[in-house]
Amino acid sequence: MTAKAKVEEPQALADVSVSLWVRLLESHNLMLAELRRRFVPGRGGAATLPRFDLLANLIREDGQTLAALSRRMLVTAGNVTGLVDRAERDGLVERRADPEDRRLSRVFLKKKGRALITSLLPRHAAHVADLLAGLDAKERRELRRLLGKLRGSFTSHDSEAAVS
Amino acid sequence: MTAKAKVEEPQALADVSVSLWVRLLESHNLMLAELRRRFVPGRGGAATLPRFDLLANLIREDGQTLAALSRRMLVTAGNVTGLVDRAERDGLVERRADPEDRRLSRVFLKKKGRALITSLLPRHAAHVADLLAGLDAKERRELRRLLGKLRGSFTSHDSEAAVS
DNA sequence: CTCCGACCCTTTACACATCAATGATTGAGG
DNA sequence: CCTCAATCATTGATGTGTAAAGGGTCGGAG
Repeated sequence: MTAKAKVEEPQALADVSVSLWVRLLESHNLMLAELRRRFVPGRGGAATLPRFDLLANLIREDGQTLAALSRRMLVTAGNVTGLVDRAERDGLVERRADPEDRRLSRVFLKKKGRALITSLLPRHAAHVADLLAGLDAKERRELRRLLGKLRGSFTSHDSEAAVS
Repeated sequence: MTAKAKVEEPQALADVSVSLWVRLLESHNLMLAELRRRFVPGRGGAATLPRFDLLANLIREDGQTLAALSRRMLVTAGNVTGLVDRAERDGLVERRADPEDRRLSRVFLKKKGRALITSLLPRHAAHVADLLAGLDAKERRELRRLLGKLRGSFTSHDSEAAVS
């Protein structure tokens, strides 16, 4: 009731925004939980999602430094240290010193790690596609576009914040 | 150009889906990081986001059981135990035994916890609205709608999965 | 050359999250 | 009454995440 499209009051704007944020959080959490459920317990090659992310980054470009992985995965350097520690312990990757810059430690896929991520990637894609089946193709494209714009608004926002 | 709505190839569908999922993940992570950055260091009353979530649930309905909180917050019961432990340690909430069912432990806000969440809620809403300012009102409504539909498709999906 | 800021990685302490196992309690049926 | 399945909360082991401090290395300014 009442005329539509009147000037939005700050309160209403905040409410819609918080509701949007809650839905983003819940979609993320539910999807993550469902992916985990389909992934981990399945015998054969299993991997946690952060480990999957690490390996997927390495198959795209092998021999990245920890700092590069930290930036791409949007996590802290300390986190990557632990992630690589455990993956190395399990024989999936190995650190190699950079001969030119002794600060750097580069991470390389080992045979076992390459085999694992190769087998996981298509399964992962199929699961994701299946989980998004609740939206039709047009909605998926639109959602993808809006999320892309949202993400973009952050990265630019961040650089501004870093400068100011 | 080209006729629209041709049959999508599975590969393309998966690619769009994975890209959508990556954007959802990144939007979530970036927004979470920015919220954390604005929240925690700010002096006065600070709280981590899970703690914020706990308190926000309690102010909506005080005296919930741990199991109810677990369901609402989409986390495991064991996690809620620790969350409440720490909040109780810090004097924000307290456990009280349910007189009718000795299995239950109900969580109540203490004065300090109520004051904290009351002061945090409007700040949180303002930050969220600010972070979504990269989208115009129409886009926010559409994004909110699509995320709602996506989330809904999970919960129904879950019940099916539980049955099958 | 020497200093010094910048960068890279690690470590520590802590919070959060899962899963699986456990003990306590309840309620329903036999 | 008694058993037994279901529910609730906790615990322990492990993984993931942050922030902050610290040590090693590099490269440029003096």
